[in-house]
Amino acid sequence: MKTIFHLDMDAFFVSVEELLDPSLKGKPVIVGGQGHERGVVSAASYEARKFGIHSAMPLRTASQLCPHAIFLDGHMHLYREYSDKVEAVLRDFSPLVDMASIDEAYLDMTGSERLFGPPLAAAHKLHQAISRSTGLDCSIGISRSRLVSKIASDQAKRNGILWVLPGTEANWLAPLLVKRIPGVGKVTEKQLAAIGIKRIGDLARLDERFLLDRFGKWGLALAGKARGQDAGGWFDQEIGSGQGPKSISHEHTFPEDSADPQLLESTLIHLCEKVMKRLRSHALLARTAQLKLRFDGFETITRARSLPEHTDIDRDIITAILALFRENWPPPRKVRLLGVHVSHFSTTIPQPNLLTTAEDGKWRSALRAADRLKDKFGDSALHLGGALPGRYKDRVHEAAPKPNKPPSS
DNA sequence: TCTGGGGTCCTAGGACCC
DNA sequence: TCTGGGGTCCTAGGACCC
Repeated sequence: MKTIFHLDMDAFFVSVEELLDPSLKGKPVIVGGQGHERGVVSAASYEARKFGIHSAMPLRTASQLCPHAIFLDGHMHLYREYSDKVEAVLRDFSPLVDMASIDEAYLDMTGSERLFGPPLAAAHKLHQAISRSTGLDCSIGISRSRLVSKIASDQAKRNGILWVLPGTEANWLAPLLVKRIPGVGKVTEKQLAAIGIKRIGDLARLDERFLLDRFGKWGLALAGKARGQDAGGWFDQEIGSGQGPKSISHEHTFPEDSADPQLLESTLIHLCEKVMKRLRSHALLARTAQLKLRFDGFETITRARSLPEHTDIDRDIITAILALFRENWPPPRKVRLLGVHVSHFSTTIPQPNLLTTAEDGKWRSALRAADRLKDKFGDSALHLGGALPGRYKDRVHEAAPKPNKPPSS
């Protein structure tokens, strides 16, 4: 039988900000941007939550609900540092750790009793170790499954520990609302409500056939989850079997919608460079490039293209992304957001062939040198040769007045 | 209220192949 | 001609999570 811990940092971003500036403690603090900006709340202090503010809420809404709240842009690199500290502590307790996000993790603590004692004692030690190392509060859920531990850590908030004893899972889950189940969001919640299912217990009583017919594969997983099992998809994977990323992306929402081709294309190039730098830092190559376009009015499209070979060279992705953009942007339609996304990774550089040029090797070493400089002096420190926005200028002007070309078939 | 950014997984249709 | 049955790859979109 397994013993799974789920550890979740309490109000993580806000708590790190409070370490930096203790005068923030006890005040309504919102991390994510300024109250008048486009954007949403990343994290809200418990004080701010009393005003009905929660993450994912538009900043402008938050500032109306609580005009005297303190709005902070946040320090992402610092949160990452603290996240690394948390991970280091976790690895002292178990070799099987999955960082599920920047502020939460699963630990497989099976068989750790000789080292740390029974689950509650071990959790207490872990809690103290996190506090000592970071000065931050966290909550810990314990059970036989990832799913129940995750829900338990949520119920344990804040700064608490909760152990759901083996065999009591279904009973413990039964009175909770279905939206406590990770994966059940607004849409599924509404669909379930429409057939009279409000609580996890209601869900557990349903016939599996019925759920399969009604919700497909997801319905079957739901039936298992209602009973506390790690059924289906991500939850089924062994802790510690974590692999590299499956996709890497960057996107940017403009402060104001724009139809300026030069601004749009240079933004795309910059996004491509950031994506490819991260790709190389993982020693990966990608084969599919995807453009994301969000227009005024929030209508959003994605357009993808797979390349003949895997690549880690900026030029290849920039070429594909700009082509997709020119085929799919109907000027003068205003653009709200641009995104660049790469996927279908490989770890090996393709053999030289008809498609690769002698240039590729030079590009590759030049890009690696550039990456090191960017690490040292910042992202905007330099742009390399062909990736320089200026070089694309002529074609920007060329492309600008043209009407939208349909995708070539 | 006017909606970020970085991810994962799933579905579904069409192309293409045997 | 009134229409197979898989299997896989590609693309687009959407739900969901933090």
